[in-house]
Amino acid sequence: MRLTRTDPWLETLNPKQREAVAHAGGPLLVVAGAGSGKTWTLACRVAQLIDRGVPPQRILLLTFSRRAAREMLSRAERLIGSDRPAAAGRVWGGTFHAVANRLLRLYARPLGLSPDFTVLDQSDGADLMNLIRGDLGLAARERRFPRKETLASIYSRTVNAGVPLEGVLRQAFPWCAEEADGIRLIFREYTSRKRAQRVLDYDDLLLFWRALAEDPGAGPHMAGRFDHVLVDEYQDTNALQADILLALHRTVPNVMVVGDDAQAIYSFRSATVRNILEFPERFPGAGVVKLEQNYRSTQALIDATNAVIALSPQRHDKTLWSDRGTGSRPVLVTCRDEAEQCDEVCRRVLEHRERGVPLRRQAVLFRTGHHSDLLEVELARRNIPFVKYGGLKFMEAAHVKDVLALLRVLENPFDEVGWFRVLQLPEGMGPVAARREMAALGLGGDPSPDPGRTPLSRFLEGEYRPSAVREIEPLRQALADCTRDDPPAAAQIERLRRFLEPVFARRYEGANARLRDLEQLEGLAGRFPSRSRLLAELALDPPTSTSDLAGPPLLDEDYLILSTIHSAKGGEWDAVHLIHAADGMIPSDMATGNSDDVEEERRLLYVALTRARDALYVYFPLRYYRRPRGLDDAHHYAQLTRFLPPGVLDEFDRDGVDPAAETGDGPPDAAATAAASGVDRFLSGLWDEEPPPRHLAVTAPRPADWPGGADRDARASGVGEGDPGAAAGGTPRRPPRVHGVAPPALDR
DNA sequence: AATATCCGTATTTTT
DNA sequence: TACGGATATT
Repeated sequence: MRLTRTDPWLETLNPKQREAVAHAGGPLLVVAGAGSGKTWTLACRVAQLIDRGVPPQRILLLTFSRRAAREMLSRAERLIGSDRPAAAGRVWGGTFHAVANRLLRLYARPLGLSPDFTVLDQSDGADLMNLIRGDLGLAARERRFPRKETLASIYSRTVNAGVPLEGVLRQAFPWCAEEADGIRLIFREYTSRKRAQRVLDYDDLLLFWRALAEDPGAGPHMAGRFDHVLVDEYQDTNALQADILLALHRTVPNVMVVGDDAQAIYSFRSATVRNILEFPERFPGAGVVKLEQNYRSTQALIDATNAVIALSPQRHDKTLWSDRGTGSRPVLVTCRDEAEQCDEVCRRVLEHRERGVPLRRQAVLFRTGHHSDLLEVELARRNIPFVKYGGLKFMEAAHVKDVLALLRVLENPFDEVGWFRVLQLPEGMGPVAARREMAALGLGGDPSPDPGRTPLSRFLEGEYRPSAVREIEPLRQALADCTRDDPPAAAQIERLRRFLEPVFARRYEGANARLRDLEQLEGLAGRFPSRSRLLAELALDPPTSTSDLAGPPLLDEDYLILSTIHSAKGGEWDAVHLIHAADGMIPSDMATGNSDDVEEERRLLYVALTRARDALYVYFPLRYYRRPRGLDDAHHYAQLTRFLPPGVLDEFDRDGVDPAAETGDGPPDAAATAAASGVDRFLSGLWDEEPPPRHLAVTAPRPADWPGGADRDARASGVGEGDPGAAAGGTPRRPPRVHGVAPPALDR
């Protein structure tokens, strides 16, 4: 391809980037180191293609999240000449799953699918497994059978890695190997029920897309829609996704993938770096471009991150460098404990803000969602606004599932998981009654093929009504109202909410907070043209941040970013604060089983550290006031993460307390703490009934006016479960504003 | 058969 | 700690 314009932005590219952007045709692998302008390069590539006359709808851009696609396309949009307004909006962009969802509805017929299929998310899939496990009588036996979540992940791993069940069990779930027969039985039934119910789970979306792509008739037709396929974050794709790409490539010569094997962090989802490493063999004639200049970070930070990844035994064949200047070295901040870690983070965050770095240009990163719990309380106390990405369990909350089940049953009357939940909403209806009712509605076995008589219509006609169950009638009316005249999704939620009000009041504590979550959902629904689009969207691109739910107004404000490392992928911030850099946190002690897992944790740390542009702080609390594993010790000393050994630490400045002084002879307060815990242990030894307190009082006192004071209610709000800082109603966990707006009140 | 209560255990990351 | 599973109670 020839560059057709000499737009100024072309000159912003370095020779390697330009090579990638201008690549003439055929497969291309771009190995893009952290911060090497990958997103920018992809955006330029898209813009360049459109400028050259490729119709935007003939470009397929596959990313790891919808957010990433949006980001890239909006950048491309700004590059494209103004004579083509909104051209980038017509690019096919999204995750593999979201694109599959779209394509499969177009090509449902040749695949033998119903175009109206609904999508089962991971926990729905697990619920279906559970339903089947009950039906097959595998639940109540002597030996314990794998839990539904385990079943779901065994299944998913088998499918995505393309490895036979036996192998998966042996490698990843050895403790379930004896149950292989039962598992096989469940999987068989699981598959046939999904088909009968017209539902697809995440894995099905990929499986059917692959089947479509490999189909001699429909495959080329589907692939023929596209002239270019671009894949971002290719290191985090799995075997199934590679197959899809390969099949597309039979028809589409122009396949470009971008990735970095040093940033592979999704092997738990069966992703494999082999996709990148073997790309040149699997796509013969592929060009390879390596982007090694880092535009993000200062050299001092790059020296540190290079040192971290250099210890990886795998070969990462890149040397990153920067011309942004030396900058200041990263800082390892040793803290006495978690509380001090919170103080240190807050202090440094505010310091940077004073120096002109707004909160939103700063991020606090951590390994798992709950690692930020204490910090969230402290931020709230100090009136520092924040938004949290990842770890949000909005979709997992029981009350949210309740409404979604209702919507799903309306959308797809054959959805067994949905019905099972819906039918247990009325008072007096439990699992047994629900199963009986489902049988009466024609669910569970082969659903009736007669389109005029769905389980929904049968239910609405009221063939069967257990007289003892009073609330079945309100349920029927609510569902009926939602089918009459096909009201918009938001109106349906409003109607369902009225039905759910007494149900929630009876079932949940903090029912009002949960009802307010439904109002949030109602607001969200208003942005979608149909119920089916809303459901697909929620399944494929669930709200990932507290702000996703709150809507646009918040975006004008300044707020600190809190994020899991996984959710931070692709992001960059002027100042990055990584907390809990202790062994057991990173690497997570759940991932220290085999060396592959540990290596992935190392890359995870690498990803976290490489998000920083100018300033990087790594915080390490010496002492944790919680029981590590059922031991009676009220605190224990942590080790610095094994990924920052002395050689690597040479690249860091040090701050905070002196670890030797803390753990050794110790200053008075450490001694006092140790003594206190010793006394507690002694006392508890005397009566031996009450275990010693789990926490010595280290958490910041919680102001009475902050909703987190009502602990139980905060938990019951469902959002950010168990998190005292959680505001009601799914709104961002936002502390009272600096300017004095009161926090949302939680009902008691 | 449903609901209340108690106990043990697993405990991450996301489409 | 919070959830699932098991047991006790209505």
